[in-house]
Amino acid sequence: MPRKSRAGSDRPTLADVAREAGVSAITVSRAIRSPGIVSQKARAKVEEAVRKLGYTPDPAASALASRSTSTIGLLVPSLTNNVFSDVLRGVYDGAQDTRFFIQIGNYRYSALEEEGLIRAFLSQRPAGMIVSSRDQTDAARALLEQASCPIVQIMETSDDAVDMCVGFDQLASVRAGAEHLRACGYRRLGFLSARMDPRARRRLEAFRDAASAAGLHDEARIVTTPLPSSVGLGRQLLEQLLDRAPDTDAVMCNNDDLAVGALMEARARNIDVPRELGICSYNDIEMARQMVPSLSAVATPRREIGSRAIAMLLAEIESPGSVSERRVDLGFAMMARGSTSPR
Amino acid sequence: MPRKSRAGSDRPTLADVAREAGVSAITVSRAIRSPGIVSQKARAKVEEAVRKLGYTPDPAASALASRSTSTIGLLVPSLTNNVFSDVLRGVYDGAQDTRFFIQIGNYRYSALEEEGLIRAFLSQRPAGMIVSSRDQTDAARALLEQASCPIVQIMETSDDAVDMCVGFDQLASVRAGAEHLRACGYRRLGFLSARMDPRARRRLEAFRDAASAAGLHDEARIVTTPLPSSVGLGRQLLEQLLDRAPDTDAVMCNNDDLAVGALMEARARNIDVPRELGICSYNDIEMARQMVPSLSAVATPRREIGSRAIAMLLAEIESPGSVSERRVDLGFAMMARGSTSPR
DNA sequence: AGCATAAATGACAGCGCAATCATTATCTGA
DNA sequence: TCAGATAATGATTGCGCTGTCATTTATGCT
Repeated sequence: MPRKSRAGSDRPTLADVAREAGVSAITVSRAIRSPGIVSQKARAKVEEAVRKLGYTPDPAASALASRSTSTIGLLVPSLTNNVFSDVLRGVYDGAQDTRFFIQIGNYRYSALEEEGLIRAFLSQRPAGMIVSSRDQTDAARALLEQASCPIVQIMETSDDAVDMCVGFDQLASVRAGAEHLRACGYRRLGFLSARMDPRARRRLEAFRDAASAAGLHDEARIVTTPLPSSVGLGRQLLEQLLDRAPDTDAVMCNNDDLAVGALMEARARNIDVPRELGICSYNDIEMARQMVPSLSAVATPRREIGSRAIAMLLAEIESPGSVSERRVDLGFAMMARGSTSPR
Repeated sequence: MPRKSRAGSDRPTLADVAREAGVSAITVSRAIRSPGIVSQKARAKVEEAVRKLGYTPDPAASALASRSTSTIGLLVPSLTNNVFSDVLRGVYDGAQDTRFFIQIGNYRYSALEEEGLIRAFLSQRPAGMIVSSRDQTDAARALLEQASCPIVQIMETSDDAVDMCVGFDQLASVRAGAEHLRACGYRRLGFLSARMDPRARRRLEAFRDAASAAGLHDEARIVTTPLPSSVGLGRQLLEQLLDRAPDTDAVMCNNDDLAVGALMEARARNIDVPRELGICSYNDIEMARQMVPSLSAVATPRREIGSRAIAMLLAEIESPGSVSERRVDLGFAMMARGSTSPR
């Protein structure tokens, strides 16, 4: 029962509006794009005609003629990961009420897919791009470097950014977590991590360094898996850790899902948190804070990263070269809560 | 330190490729879009030239000439809500390896914003649209009805769909939850709900009906708030419920965040779940299943909705009128777990 | 009033591609 | 072998808009 008419769209064009308003097409174009440079009178006539005909500009024609679009590309490695849904929200909120559209690409933690998406996005002549990693393939990085639009790399602050970047010091943030556990008096520190993408790997490395520096490093207490993160996986990883090293007295988790899972597993085993086992989470989504006991966590500025990134991009699109602070560090915070305690 | 070259993009065009390959422009166009209708020889020459020049088609020019794009619009009321991030994933997975792009619009539970987004999206001549509600404004609905592309409404099965729809019976799903609690022997049923959008409201109504039918309705046990849902809010709502009606013996939550919050609040108060208080969740995201005790829940097919919606859309775009099942009910499932038990 | 300047408007071409129709090469079977 | 088909290719045109430059009209100043 096909029922929609696939009517050949005969929507009004600029020329139609121009005829209706008794001005030229280009004046209509200007009245719409930069009302300031058109006389009061002409503008009023155009507005009236637009309303009467129900005119909407054709973005494709505009893009072709002007060689630029109002699309902003946003590349993320995952859509389900809470981290990126927060970033996304920041970006969307910042793009609200502007003429720009956000187009999301999900490269599923695959650098190759990322490269393909970068290529595809750039071929659209986007107004700007936000990319979530600094771990592109060489080809992808070259594409970004040649791109004729501003680009923001998010999540990490790095010195070799393609254009601009906003994030925080991932390594320092993990060190802060490890240091917190040490300061609480925990001495046999474990580390749980899923999905070993480059960023997770760097954080693990930072943990190793921090633990080593404190004389608390024990490789047997580091449990990782390439599987995507989930609460259930957090339970499994803690199980593995306790099988392997039952005397572990605290565990740092590479994200909140794992930490919540670890907390649940501890509860299922009647392990007292924080007395018998300290748990430190990473990212600090709302859920983690609301657990019982509340999870201590390294809080990361996910939403702020999104909103700052889009703000920088919009400013740079507006007037190229105007953004002076091209490398922004938003920092992080160690939130000490009930899942860890001084002993 | 502005440093990106804003080079005037002088990328190769179809004509350049044609010259390089020694064929006409239109042959290049065909070799790329429908290789089947071009001779082996010509195709090979074109492919070689494309590779050599690094040609990528300009989507704007294509859109203008063909009067259609490869964009699929997806309108959701929220980006953070787990429900929609699952839907999103289904949609993106289904669009993978097709020529289509997904463009997300977030209307933040505002019908007016939704209308604006529908207008903006349709002006782009999308290949198709997926919209998340059946509660559009009249103007928005009219726009959708006049649209010249296929449209899928998701989340609910309804008889008055604009074009196609895929979802499940929201009312029956809530009834199943209420019935589960009743069957377990709980008799003083509460209901927690946040963000009273139209869908949440309908579900609350369904709960009232079901409870009434079973002789278990007590308006004092229904606690709602317009605030956006969160785990913390779940804790607060349970607190309010127990203040108001301490003898409540089971609670149905309108989503998983609230249910997890309720579970945590119960734990903080040393209320035994499921013996003293049964908790039934709604949606059944992974986290809910991994709680201790594991949350009983009405499982909704969120990801399947996304993948089915995109599949229907793609089929209909490919050959209009080919989709015969234009109203798809994916059902739901009552998952009985540890947070409720027969008594 | 007269000139210089700025503000406002318009004519025209072309962005890169695909639809349309016309043409040429290739194949089929009696 | 040749008509009659089909497959493969091409020339032309225009999609709807904006950049460019030319032109007209308004404004300020002496």
